[in-house]
Amino acid sequence: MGTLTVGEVARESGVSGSAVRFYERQGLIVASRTGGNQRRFDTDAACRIRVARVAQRVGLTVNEIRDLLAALPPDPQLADWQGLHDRLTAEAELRIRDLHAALDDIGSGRRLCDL
Amino acid sequence: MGTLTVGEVARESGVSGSAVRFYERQGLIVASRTGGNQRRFDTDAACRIRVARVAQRVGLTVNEIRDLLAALPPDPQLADWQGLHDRLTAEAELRIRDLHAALDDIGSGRRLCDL
DNA sequence: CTAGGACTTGAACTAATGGTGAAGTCAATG
DNA sequence: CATTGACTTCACCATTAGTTCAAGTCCTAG
Repeated sequence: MGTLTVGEVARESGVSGSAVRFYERQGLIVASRTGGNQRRFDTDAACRIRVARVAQRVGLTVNEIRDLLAALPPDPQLADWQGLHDRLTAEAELRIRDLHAALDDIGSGRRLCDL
Repeated sequence: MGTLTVGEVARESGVSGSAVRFYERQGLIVASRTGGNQRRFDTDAACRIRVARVAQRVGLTVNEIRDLLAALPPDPQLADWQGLHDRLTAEAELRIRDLHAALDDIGSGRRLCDL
């Protein structure tokens, strides 16, 4: 049973209302509906959005974040959040390795562009 | 005096002909023109494109790469390429630092989302 | 000199990304 | 019961990095 409106989730998560609706369309969060067709969210919605924002900083797209959050059961336990944390950490470290590889290629740039 | 055609630069740099024209429009490379209005490139054009591709892997946009390459004089010397290399390295390291900062925020995620 | 592959332009198109805005509807308060 | 703020949908926007197309022109090998 969701109790939070779009505006409440927006305030709690620090994104705009249109972003909250966008994230629901994209499947990052789930809403139930009132008789008047308004969205109502569970309390973990804001948390999911906060995780999503961090994931965006790591470089994940909204689509990838949807897949990431899909692994999260309804009413997630500590271990579930921990698993997410681990996956995000792995992603960030992967991207760091990619950047280091690019650095190596830059380092060998004299071979690419010797005069 | 440029001597390379679009197709030749494309082959040497490993991008498509339309991409070569795109990069010229964006100011990443410069072309002279034949009497018949065809582009002719200097030999460093392919090199600039290779640098641009690495810069894209680092996460720079084409616009940012244009600015980066704008610092390169015509007929660049080793020190000029070295300067580019240093700037690209700094950019990559900056992005790595951003990722580490994101990792730190993930690490404190229990505070963001505690149950 | 001529055939045909490589080249020219500009605009339209693609496809993903991450939303925003306008016009209209709902709901809770005074 | 009316107002006002929050909500609804769906179309649209802006950016990024090119690709594609048509109709025509150039250039080089034979």
